[in-house]
Amino acid sequence: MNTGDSDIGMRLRGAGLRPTRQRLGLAQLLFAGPDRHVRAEELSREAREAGVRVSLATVYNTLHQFVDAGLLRRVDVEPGRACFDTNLSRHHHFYDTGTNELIDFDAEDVGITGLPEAPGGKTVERIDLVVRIR
Amino acid sequence: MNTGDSDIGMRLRGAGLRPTRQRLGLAQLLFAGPDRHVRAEELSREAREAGVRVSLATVYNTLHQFVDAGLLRRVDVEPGRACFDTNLSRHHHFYDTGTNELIDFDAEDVGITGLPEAPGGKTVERIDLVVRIR
DNA sequence: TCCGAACCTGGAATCGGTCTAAATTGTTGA
DNA sequence: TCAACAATTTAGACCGATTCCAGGTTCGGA
Repeated sequence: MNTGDSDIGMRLRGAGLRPTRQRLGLAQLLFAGPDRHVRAEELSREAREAGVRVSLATVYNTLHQFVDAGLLRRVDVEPGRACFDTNLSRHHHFYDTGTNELIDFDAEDVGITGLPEAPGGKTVERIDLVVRIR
Repeated sequence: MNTGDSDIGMRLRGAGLRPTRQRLGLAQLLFAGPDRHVRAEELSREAREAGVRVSLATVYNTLHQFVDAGLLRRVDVEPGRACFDTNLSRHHHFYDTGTNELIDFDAEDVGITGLPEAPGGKTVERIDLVVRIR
């Protein structure tokens, strides 16, 4: 039934993060299951319900550390609050402006042509496509 | 030297908005010149510097009314704060993750293929493309 | 086992933004 | 013209999301 605590432990160590009780608990909630989108408040509540004692400040810290470590991707579409996405594959999003729901779709089949060059000799980090639906 | 107060006055009236001193002043700052991106705090400061007396609450109200009236477009790429864009033509954005700067580029030349259908029979409202550069 | 660094914590503080209730201003019909 | 009423503006309180801080806890190596 275990989804690989030690795997996550290894990934955390690799990123220079100690596999603490709090981080392992949050990682379990985030990664044991299908890909998901989650906000800090929500994860905090889930942790409480799952009996993982962790402060809200730590939830925020951990989410940011996971993003920096490449375990999580941050999505900014909703004004005023951040959403974290466990899907690390190349993908884009549908954003339902009525329900504020995010839905992933694979980027492999998507072709984008005619993009101008990045100005000022900058390099392209990533291309985010958000399809707003209603 | 006047860039068309009465034009704006007409557009406001058309949208059911009275052309008040505050709204005309803010419209002048927004539309007299090339297209621009602006945030509420920034516009509030500009108004103060230009001698247009207007409260921060009114700046927020006015920006939202202008968006509803189709005079402005709202852009959400930066976490936790809204940006307003006077460019109403079909276009997308470069987003410089180092400087938080937004740069427009025309959408006419851009082609996007292979998009899946909107889930749940929803209709596509708009497609936002953000090219993150560094 | 011991120690220093990394970590976690509650609570205060901050930030962008919204709400409220009262004062002001624009518009209109007599 | 002007009273009357609705739309608008305002200061300041309030809000949710997030970050900061200072002190206590835990981890991991020597």
